[in-house]
Amino acid sequence: MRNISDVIEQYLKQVLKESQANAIEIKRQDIAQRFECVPSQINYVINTRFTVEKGYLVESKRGGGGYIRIRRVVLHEKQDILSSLMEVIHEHPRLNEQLVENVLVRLVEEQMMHEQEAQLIYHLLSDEALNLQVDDRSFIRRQQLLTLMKVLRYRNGG
Amino acid sequence: MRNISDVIEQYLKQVLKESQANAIEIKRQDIAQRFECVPSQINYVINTRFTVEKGYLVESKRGGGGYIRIRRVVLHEKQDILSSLMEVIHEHPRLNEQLVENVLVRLVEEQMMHEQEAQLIYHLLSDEALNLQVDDRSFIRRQQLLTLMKVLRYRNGG
DNA sequence: TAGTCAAAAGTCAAAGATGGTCAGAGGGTG
DNA sequence: CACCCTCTGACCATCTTTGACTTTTGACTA
Repeated sequence: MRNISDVIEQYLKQVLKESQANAIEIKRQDIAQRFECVPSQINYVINTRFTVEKGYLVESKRGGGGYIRIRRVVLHEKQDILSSLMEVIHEHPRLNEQLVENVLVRLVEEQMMHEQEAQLIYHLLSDEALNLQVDDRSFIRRQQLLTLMKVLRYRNGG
Repeated sequence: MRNISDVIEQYLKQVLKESQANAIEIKRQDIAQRFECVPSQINYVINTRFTVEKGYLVESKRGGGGYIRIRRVVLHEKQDILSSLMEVIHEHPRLNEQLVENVLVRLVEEQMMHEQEAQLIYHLLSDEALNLQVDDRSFIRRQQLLTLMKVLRYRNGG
């Protein structure tokens, strides 16, 4: 193996495979010490090798008793629908209630969300909840809809 | 367990669970001694883990015969839980990720939402999704959390 | 009754313990 | 040589732990 990043990646995947649950919790400093590298190298490995697209979720906590948790997830089979919806969201300069509804309806049709959840999110993204200037409203809707797509990538994994 | 605060939190919750009443009375100094920490550590645990939105009430008395009483709030009516959470949301000038998480966890505990929905909304209200100034973020979170409460009020018949 | 004192608990800011970010240097490969 | 990964370290953000100082309360005393 030529570089330390690959070595660390293999190590983490090995540990992950051997763990009963499909999640492991590590201490950044420990791993860095084990492989004699700087702590931020671990972040590099995680950012380049344990991404959502590759089927990993990473959470962490700082401070005393801090940790990094890596979880294996199953990606949803309908990635293409999510991509196309993300494109739609990116392309529209203004995101009004109608567009939000269309996106949510589509997600329900494709069985990527439950009706009730869509309903809920629709309310959160309504004009009433986002009582702001039009541009700001669009901004928030864009951010949140894109976030929704990102989460759906691995939820109900197919 | 990673840090002493978590250990103390677990201990107190255990004692609370085992007590007949939903309240316990402790002596700060005793707990501090039991876990070999400074007394103010207990305040830290209480302030970060036994908050109102998590469903706890804390009272105390100083001086001779002093104590700290921790009470688990038991609300049977959905309305009451929602009102109490709305109050919390109104009273907090700053709504950070931690508070959002606490509220959502509570709603799941009280079986007013599914875990997955809470997860989803947590992401929508994350710092990452609401990539704004602190005050604006608080504003949006407040609006959307209050909207959430309103929706939950009539969902599943209320 | 008022004052004093000791025994709690509270507050707060500094120090400690982790993890995160980012820009620039380093190195291998087409 | 150019480009794309990797690697590094300085600086940042967040959570926890500690301890000095403050406030409150009740008992005892004058």
